Amino acid sequence: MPELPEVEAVRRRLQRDAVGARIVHSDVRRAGTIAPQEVNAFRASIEGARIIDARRRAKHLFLPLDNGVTLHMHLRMTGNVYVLPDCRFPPLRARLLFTLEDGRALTFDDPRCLGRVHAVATDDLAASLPPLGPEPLDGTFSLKTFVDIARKSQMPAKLFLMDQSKIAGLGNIYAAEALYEARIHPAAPTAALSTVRLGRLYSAIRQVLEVAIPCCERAYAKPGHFAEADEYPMAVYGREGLPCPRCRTLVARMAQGGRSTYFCPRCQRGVL
DNA sequence: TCGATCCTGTAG
DNA sequence: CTACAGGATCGA
Repeated sequence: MPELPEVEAVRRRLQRDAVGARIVHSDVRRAGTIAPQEVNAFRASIEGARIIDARRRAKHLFLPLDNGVTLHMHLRMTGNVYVLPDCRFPPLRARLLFTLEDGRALTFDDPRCLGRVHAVATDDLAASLPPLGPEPLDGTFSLKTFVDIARKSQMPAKLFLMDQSKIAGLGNIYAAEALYEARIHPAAPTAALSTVRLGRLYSAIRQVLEVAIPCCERAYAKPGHFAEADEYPMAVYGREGLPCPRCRTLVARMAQGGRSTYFCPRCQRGVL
């Protein structure tokens, strides 16, 4: 279940397990997973092709094939992708099953069925993506870029961080954790934040994500392949009523954009 | 910019 | 039973 660190961990696993493999058969067990694409066309465009790379942009995963088609995957809330050792024993929640030449299988697993997989011409891939802001871990993502974007938006900081068209890859967990690290109130409009605070937020975003990626890799390495960020030392997310690690004040929860925001009411104060 | 919606599972 | 879940899109 994916924010940038989880998706990156999945990408690395696919790089190791799936790149180089040839897809000999595909089983669309739930048509909604590839909607609005049509099952026969989807299958025809990928069967027989070899996976030549595993890439990521924001929370999107891409498996380019050697026939000019790319499998574009989005895990949404509960999706997971991994290689099974034996295609004869697919997991219960496999929505898509790709049999590989050597008898293994690539599985798209998704209990809630919110995830999507599409077959897209590789040349058209960039144009088919929704608007995405800069990659926070990209070397070209500078503080100046971040400040420029943040100063243009009146959105509350938490919603700003979760808006993929502003900064790509953060979700409910790491947005909350980054704001905590930067000691910024989730409701503070980014345009009103001081340069010092924006600098702290910029650093916190990168730090939180960089720490989280190896945590996710460790979690995925456990038996069962289940995607949990349970190795990451959460300071506030999901910890309502528990003490803040810094000041012992009890972590609070508020609603923003229909989702839960966790924060420390003492450490994360003020708008300036 | 908010709320409803897509789906299913799990916890209380 | 209700509330909630790491995401995103759509229409009002």
